[in-house]
Amino acid sequence: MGRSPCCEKAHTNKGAWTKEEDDRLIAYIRSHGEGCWRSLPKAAGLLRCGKSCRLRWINYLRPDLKRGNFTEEEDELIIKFHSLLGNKWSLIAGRLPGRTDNEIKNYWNTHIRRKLLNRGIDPSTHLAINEPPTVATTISFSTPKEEEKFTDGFNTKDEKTPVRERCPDLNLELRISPPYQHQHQHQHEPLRTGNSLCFSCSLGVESSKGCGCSANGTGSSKAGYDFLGMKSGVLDYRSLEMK
DNA sequence: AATAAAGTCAACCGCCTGAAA
DNA sequence: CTTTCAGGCGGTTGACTTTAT
Repeated sequence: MGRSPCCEKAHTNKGAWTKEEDDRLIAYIRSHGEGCWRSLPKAAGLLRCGKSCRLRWINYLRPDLKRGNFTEEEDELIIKFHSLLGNKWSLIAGRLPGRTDNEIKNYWNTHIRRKLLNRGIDPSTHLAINEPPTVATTISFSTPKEEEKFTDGFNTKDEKTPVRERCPDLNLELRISPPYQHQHQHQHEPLRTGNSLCFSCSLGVESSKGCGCSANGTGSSKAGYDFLGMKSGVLDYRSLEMK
């Protein structure tokens, strides 16, 4: 038994928004603020689903949107964040002021994918296309409860990914595959199940010295690992939990 | 000039999550 | 504890535009 629809579809408009609808939505949100999307259409005199209103506002009408072409700088940022976060478009959008998740998602699929392919990089793994897939270094901040899902060392739901290792202070669902050149080093080492680095260590943050992750010891990536080229401008990972 | 193919992007759909009842 | 619901997210669709033939 599925959920009831979010609104009465028989009496709602679909498709492209008209100027008048936009104006009504803008006027309503200006005077009442965002939120309560379900009741908003009726209150604003719109024959639209609440979800549709929310999407229209967030992706198109919000006053702080940048619009226009992406800069080369933004391109590179998106690539870096995608390699960090995967298809977490809302998280990526949160790091690019004035850009929306939908916009970035579209841009990724239409421009950046091709750009990476032209560079010989697989857009989904960020590895060189003609290289065989290698075991990715996993950075994990999952809770103990989540940890139980990974009983046999691999995520049973998705493709095989290495066993996760827990870092006590953070709870970020991030898995990171380092660039190809760094993985070479791993290949010459015995495979360790503790092939996981906490986010701090991966970034070379000093305060992570006390961390028990594999970077402290023989960790192959620890010293000069310029994580995705972001070492110089260290990412504030705490702010990744956003909104 | 006409048509097909490819590219772009706004909008929709269905699922997930967390809060409230 | 279970159910319901709103909000949010990522994947996908399809209308429209641009480019190639």
